[in-house]
Amino acid sequence: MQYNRVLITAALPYANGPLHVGHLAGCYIPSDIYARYQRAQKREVAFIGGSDEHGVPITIRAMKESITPQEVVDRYHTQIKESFEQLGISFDIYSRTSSPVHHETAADFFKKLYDDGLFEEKESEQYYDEEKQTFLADRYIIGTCPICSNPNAYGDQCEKCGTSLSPEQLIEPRSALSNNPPVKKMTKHWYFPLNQYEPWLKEWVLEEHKEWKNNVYGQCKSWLDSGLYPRAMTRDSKWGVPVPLPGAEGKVLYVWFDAPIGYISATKELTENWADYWCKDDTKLVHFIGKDNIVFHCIIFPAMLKAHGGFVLPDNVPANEFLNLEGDKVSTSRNWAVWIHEYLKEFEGCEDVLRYYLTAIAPETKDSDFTWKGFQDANNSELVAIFGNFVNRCMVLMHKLCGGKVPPIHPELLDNEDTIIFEEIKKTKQIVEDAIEQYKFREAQFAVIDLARKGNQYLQKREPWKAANLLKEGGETAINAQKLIDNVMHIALQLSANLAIFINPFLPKTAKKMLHLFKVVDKMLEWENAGKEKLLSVGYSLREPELLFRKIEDSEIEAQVAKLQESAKAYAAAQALLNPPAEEVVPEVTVAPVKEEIVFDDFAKIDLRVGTIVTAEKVQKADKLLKLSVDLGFETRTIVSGIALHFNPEDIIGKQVVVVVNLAPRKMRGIESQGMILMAEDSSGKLHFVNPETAINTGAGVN
RNA sequence: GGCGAGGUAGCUCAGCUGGUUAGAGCAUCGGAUUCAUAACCCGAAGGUCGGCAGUUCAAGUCUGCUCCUCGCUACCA
Repeated sequence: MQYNRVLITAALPYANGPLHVGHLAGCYIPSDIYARYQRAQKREVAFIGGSDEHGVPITIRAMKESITPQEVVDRYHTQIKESFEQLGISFDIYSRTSSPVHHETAADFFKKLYDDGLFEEKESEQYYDEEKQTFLADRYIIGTCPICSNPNAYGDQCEKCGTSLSPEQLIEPRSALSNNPPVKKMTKHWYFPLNQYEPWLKEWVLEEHKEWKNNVYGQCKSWLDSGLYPRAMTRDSKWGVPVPLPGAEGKVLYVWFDAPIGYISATKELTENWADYWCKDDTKLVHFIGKDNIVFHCIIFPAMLKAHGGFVLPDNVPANEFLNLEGDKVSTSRNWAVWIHEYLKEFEGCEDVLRYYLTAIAPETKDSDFTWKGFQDANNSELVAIFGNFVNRCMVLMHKLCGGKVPPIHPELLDNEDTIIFEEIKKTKQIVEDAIEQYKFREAQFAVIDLARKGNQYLQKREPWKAANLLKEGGETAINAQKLIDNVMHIALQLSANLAIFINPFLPKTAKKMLHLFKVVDKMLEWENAGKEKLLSVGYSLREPELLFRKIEDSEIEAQVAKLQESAKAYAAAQALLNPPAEEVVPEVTVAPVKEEIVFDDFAKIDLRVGTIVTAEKVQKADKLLKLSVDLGFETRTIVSGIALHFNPEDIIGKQVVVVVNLAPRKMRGIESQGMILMAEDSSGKLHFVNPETAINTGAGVN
């Protein structure tokens, strides 16, 4: 397939905090390298970015800080955008999902699918905060963890013990917004029938895109093999793109529905020819993302595009793995991060150094680790010592030995050593091209540094500074010595000029500085010039040497490490205040508020019986479920119960329990549960059976 | 729990369809040199390829089990 234009997207950063090194390494640096390379190739490129500004976390932050969600996103959008600019991330447009164009585009997209009759409407019960009048995502219900008693566990997971939870399990659940206990409320949503696209996706991803990266292909396969299900594409919230339907007040598009459409809206804002990029088959669409986004970009968004019709689909989705920091996961809440806006201040002029190091350790095939020592080493012994030093040596020697001008070349004196250098340049061009086209940026950048290393070796072998000693002797010897020097320096300078072209996608500011030294224009950086032997004209005078990179001192690194340790300490201290050590805690026994009054008839509807557990076994593929058969006297029923974390199956056989026998059956992990066992939960979250004081006949009623 | 990706020298990574003494770069140590930002250049040392079994004449490379890390994801009185 011959592509005529390249559409590059980088995941929309969430405008709920500043950028850190993980974001950059994951998708912004690789996408920028790719975009710059494609532009150097003179291909038509649109490099799209923007802030993702919807979603619940932003509304929560706004509520906590008593400002509007718009103020939250304005703050971070501006900061993020500035960081990108300073780092030289060359978006053709950096937009945002709160823009009117985006709202319109996303709403139209939804409306089209709706009009085509694609959505399924379903009602379900969701947690609701009555005071704040808003539905609560699991994450925003807080309570005490039933496993480890952490009083600040979230409704989806306890961060202290790592157990995944549901809001139902939390002891004394409360809303993160108001601290009131949440209630359940019915709500209606629109579901996208992902399942209908399963056969097509299987063909498109698994058959037609076997070349995708292992991690990407593997995860898609895993999703597709386990079957796709309809997915809700709307949420109850006031912040977001309103659902464009009558009677849908208070409902917005699900952020994962609206965010990828943001790529389209941003392109619309960039150019009125946006449809060339999004709708013509000869566009190569590439999504740069982190591994946490794979299914959205490889399954859900393509299915949406397919359902809508008329759009190109991604040619590749080179997702990176994650970047850790000094051996630990990057964490915003723990302040364990290298924040870009801080880096830019503290290492002014070293923007390219960060780009370099993050590419050198890019998590292309597995998670990698950012260490300040590694950062310093990469700068001092690769950028400074190899690349910067080579360019500097060339410039200094040229000024000392060639009068500040590009010396002529004397072909009669060229030997194998010289031609090898030109071959190396051409080889490097090929390696860099191939590697970038295959999204192997680490390898590509390495090849560039390696070429500079070859330059150093070349100078070392030729030792023009020694030939300079012969100049004093005069006569034939001096003439020959000068010719030799001319050749060496000519070649070394042409090599330097080539290095500028090669390094440009990776370190654009460095390439610019080199152009300045050589007194040439940007045009030289076009990729077709790479590999050329005559980039700098003979006799042309070049500027005085200037260093491309400065050394980074131990003290600077120590300061950064100390700063990280400070924030770790501060976090530990804050946690200690929040969660005093368990033994000192006297569990405060509070009682759940009494529920709404009911009449006797309501109670009488519930049919309770005493039963005896006859068998119990763990349910396959489930942590918390036990499959029980319970003898109720009149029949034996299968009941699935979420108590596996509290009881061993063999210990509860023969136990008497109280069962709700007229509860509608419900399937759990494929097994139909025909009733519910009453359990009492103590203040530590432990479950206890409710049963008769002494064993009685099974089937006995309970009133 | 299921699935996916990954576990190769101190660090960051290569190792294709199994085949001689497992490769780079950085860090370390030694040498040489001074044009260069105590930079470059040359050389050395450094790995039972997560563990255990198995297939094979031969396994880092294939199979099974197992441990660890990260990600996705399910059920929930």
